[in-house]
Amino acid sequence: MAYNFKEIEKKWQNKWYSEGTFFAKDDYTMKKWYGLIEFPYPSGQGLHVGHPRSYTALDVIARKKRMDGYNVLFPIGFDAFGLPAENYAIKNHIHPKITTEKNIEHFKSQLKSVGFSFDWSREINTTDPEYYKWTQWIFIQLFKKGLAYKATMPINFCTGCKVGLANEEVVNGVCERCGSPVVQKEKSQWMLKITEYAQRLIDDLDDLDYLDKIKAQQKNWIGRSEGAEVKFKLDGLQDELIVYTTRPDTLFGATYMVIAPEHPLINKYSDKITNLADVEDYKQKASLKSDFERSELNKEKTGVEIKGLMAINPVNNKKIPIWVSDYVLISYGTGSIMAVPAHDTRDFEFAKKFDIPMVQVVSPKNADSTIDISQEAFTDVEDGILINSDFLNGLTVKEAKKKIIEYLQEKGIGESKVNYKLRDWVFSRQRYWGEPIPMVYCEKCGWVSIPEDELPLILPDIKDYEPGENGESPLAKQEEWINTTCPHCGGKAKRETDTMPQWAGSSWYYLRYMDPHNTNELASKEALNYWNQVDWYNGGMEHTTLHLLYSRFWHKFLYDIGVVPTKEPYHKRTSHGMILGSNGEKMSKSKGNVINPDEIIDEFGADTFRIYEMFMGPFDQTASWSMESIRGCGKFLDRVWNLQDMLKDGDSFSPKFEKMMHKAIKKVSSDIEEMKFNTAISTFMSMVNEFYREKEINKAEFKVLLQLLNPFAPHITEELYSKLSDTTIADTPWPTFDESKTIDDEIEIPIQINGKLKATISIALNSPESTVKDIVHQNSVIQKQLEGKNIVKEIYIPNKIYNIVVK
RNA sequence: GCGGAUGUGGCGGAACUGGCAGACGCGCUGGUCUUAGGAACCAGUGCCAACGGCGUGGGGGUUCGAGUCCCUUCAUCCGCACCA
Repeated sequence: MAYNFKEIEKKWQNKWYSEGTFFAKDDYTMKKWYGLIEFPYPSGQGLHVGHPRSYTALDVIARKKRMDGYNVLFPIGFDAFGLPAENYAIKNHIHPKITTEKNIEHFKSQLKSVGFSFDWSREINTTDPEYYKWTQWIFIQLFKKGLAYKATMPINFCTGCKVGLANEEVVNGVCERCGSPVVQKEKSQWMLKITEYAQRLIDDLDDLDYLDKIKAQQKNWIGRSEGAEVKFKLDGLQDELIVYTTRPDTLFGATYMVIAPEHPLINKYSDKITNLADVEDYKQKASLKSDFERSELNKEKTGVEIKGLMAINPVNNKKIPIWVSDYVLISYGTGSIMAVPAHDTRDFEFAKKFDIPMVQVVSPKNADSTIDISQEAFTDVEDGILINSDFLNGLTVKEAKKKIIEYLQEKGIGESKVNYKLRDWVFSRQRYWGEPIPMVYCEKCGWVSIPEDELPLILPDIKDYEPGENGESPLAKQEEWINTTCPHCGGKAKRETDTMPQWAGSSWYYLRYMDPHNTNELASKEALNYWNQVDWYNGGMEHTTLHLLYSRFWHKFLYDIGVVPTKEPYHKRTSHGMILGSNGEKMSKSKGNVINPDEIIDEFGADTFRIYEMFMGPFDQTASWSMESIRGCGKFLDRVWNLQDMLKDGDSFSPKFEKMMHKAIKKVSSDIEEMKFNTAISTFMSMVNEFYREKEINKAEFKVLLQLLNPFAPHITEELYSKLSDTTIADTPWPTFDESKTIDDEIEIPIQINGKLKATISIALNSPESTVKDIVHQNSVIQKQLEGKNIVKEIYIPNKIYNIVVK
């Protein structure tokens, strides 16, 4: 008989939400645990089945932690600024504030229907002025410390809509909406100096409990490399071209230089360049390409030789040509490189295409591995010996790097240099629906931050969401808002009209949860000291580079100015896999494979939905939705429900189930901590199967089963438990196990002959080897197998396996 | 091109430091009960020329023993800023 989940789930949810069952306590003497999920963007489509995967996982852990006696903070909020609301407003002339409010209400009711144990009293919303007041406050602190600055950076500009576009909105070089070509347009923008924290962002990973793959991705993104800057004199000029290279050892093999199309050298010496038209033409073409496009063009190298200018290789004084090509990026290193085609794949391809000579300067140490430099670049660093390199000849690559840097430093033509791939954070958006940047520009004083007591700087209500001229923010049209006075000199000044990116609000939200209603500070010292650090943060892999890095950067900054007591925001970081449609493809409206959580809950109930999301596969891997499998989870809960019919009295485990119970407590406890939710659930299923086999279960066993299952399926378990006890499961301590009762005293071990399984025998745990040997040799199957064969060796791994090697 | 991952029955997946491959679930087959079943319960279910043999993407290797370790190769997914 199926249980009435609709009635039961509603009943318990009403109780939880009206009584504040899961509110974190303000008792700062208790041991605490802070679990965090990435707060959702409240999109118009409502909750995606992917959200509850992460939320249920941490809900399971949070519920267990409460039973373990922790004061648990498990908060929720909404990251509500962003593009879709704004684009919707442009199309339908509805204020983003209204749609955002509506979407949040929808999300809230959906989240509540899944029965998450969030602390709803601490709900935050990044678009709330009381919240973004502090986002703006942090920006001002960054500005005061010189970490926010203005720089000219290109934006994607749609030539049709005359709007700045996000990378996402540029598809194949054209505007996603109108199909017009997108060009790069220079614009003065606010930048945040995250690069100043690059080394700390790498070093401090060591003390964190992040998944290794997450640490690897962060490190790779920051991309520290050690190399050298080398100065190349320009032939006949007093000027020089500085390059960054990680392979200074190959300096003798540098046969040409390449500069980025945006490199200032071109303008500076335009009068010397004899093919200026060609160069300018190339530059123009490159500017039409988005970053994305430029990176796509990996098949075919393009470039133009800059005629009239030559560089001089400082170690051998040879004149080498200078090329311009977009495979060199102005944003990395010095925007120019020395090209060593014999030992770099990209340089090789380029040289090959334009028929530029190559000089091999490294040869394989291992004489067997012959290398043909005319076929491919030799890039192996480990196995290389320098040749054709004067005083470096005979050295290994490693030795040569050291020696050449010493030489360069001595001669004043270069120095060792650490470089990072990481670039400063472009913080301006030419958009309406974001936090206003609290800055004004005064002709006399330059950029000045607004006084902190004037925060929040409220985003003005507007009617026209269309962007301003030339890709300006819609705010640029708000004359009365823009014109203000300078906080410094009192003279005329203009407000910044760009807004902050969506990353801003999400860079510090975990701090606000600690003390969400504080009007004096972003959070009180007491709250910050007590909640300290997020103990466990789960989110998607797609946020492990940008969001995670940005918020670590802000946190470190806040630590530096004495606002927070910890160097790092998140102690532990895990990630969940995506949920795909049943066809194995990403869920999307156009593919028609979207699963609506409301419909699933309506048909199967929240508990079944939760169990299924946790059972569908390993938590950290992608999984495809399956309607058939979710039915099986519903069936499992029906079987749990029907266990009541077999209920017997008993205040302690009966002997036949005692071992199973202790093992289950152990297994489920560790599985939850390790996020192996799918195997925890399979343990429950096996237990239930066992009770059915014996057609009985006593009260003690049933209670423990319900307690263990409660974090996964909180409604049905509370309902069943309420029939056995006056307390709720949420108020009971997590069950404990006795290690000695998880060990079997009789075990089965396999017997192999030459590594092939032939039989299994049953022995007492820890039997002496001689006893086991006797039992093995008495086994009839084994005797038969051994007939006429010579035993070479017998291997016994205690309590594991017995293997006989024969000839 | 770079970075991160993943390949195990018809399907989703399990297997602690190398030690009985396929737990658990879906599906399928048979049975019980039933007016009926897309319900419930019970049993079976990796493959094959089945007393035996073969099996964890392919090919090598290490080992008494490999899904697990090493080399090599193929395929798929995700992210990206050609990172010198």
